[in-house]
Amino acid sequence: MREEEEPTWFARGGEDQLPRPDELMPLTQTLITPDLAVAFDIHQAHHGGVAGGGVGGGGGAGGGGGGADMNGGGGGASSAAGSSGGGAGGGGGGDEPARTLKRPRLVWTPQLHKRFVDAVAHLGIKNAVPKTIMQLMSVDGLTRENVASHLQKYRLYLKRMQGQGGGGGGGGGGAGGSHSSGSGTDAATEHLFATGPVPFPPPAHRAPPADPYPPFAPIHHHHHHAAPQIGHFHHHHPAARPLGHYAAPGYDHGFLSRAVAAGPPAGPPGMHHHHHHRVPGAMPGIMAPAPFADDMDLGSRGAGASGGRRELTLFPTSGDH
DNA sequence: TGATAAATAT
DNA sequence: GATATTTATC
Repeated sequence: MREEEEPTWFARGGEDQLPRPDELMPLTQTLITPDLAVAFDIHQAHHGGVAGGGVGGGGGAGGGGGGADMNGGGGGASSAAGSSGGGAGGGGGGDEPARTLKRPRLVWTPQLHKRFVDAVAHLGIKNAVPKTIMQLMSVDGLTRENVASHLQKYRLYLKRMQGQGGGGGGGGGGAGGSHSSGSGTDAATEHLFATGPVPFPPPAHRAPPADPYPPFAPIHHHHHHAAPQIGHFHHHHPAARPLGHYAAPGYDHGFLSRAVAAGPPAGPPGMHHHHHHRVPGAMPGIMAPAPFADDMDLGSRGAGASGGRRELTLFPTSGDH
């Protein structure tokens, strides 16, 4: 297939020397290093099969009391391709390190989506702007454009759901949370908080409910544990698609990694915007790095559940209008 | 080949 | 920042 790519991730006149130390601080590991990606066998070629079915999520964080459900079944060995051979890590085997390679597309995995949704929920529709969301998510590797793009899709989904009248009804259970973001309760906010559990992948077994999976989790900010999250790789194989893509235990190269030990509520590390103060009063002042308790795994999904061809999506756009 | 999702451009 | 369009991947 064609692998055209842009050799330059960012234009840089002078190659050496980093522009700003503090700016790079949060970017300890940025995106998956292309070398790793290659090593992991990131391909879109249709594979015949990853036989092993179970990729479990391993990392279960101790869920702490709450009722956080984890789908982990236990075990799991991740590992998939072992092709990396020795070289992958450091230099990628080669001379030209990461300069000539291209960036992988951002894959919004349910986990990421949950984070996104959670961030929006906590911010409130008012402050739910790409920039703020991005900051609140604290996901390195994520850029404003990514969030903006996803945000639009998310809004579309919400809008669609409004028109349909689904929303809270349905199977879900009602999660009622009332968060007032400063002034007034926007209709959108209502829908936001009124939705059900969390974005969950379509289970293999029967799915009678009219509403697949509402994208909202009533989760409030739990105490954030200092443990960094594991990065999720994107391997989309026809055989085992929705399985969690996890990196090797020893590696946390995923772009979901950010343990902010000392997170200045007023200013995340490395952030230096000029002096745009947010709306006084409207801004809750919550700029906590990672107040989320995102720990969930994707459920296994039998490809041939119903024989029907149903694409797996974060939010169901097809089928119900 | 088609559909969906993400990136990019306006 | 939001919306529309294009591109890439599934």
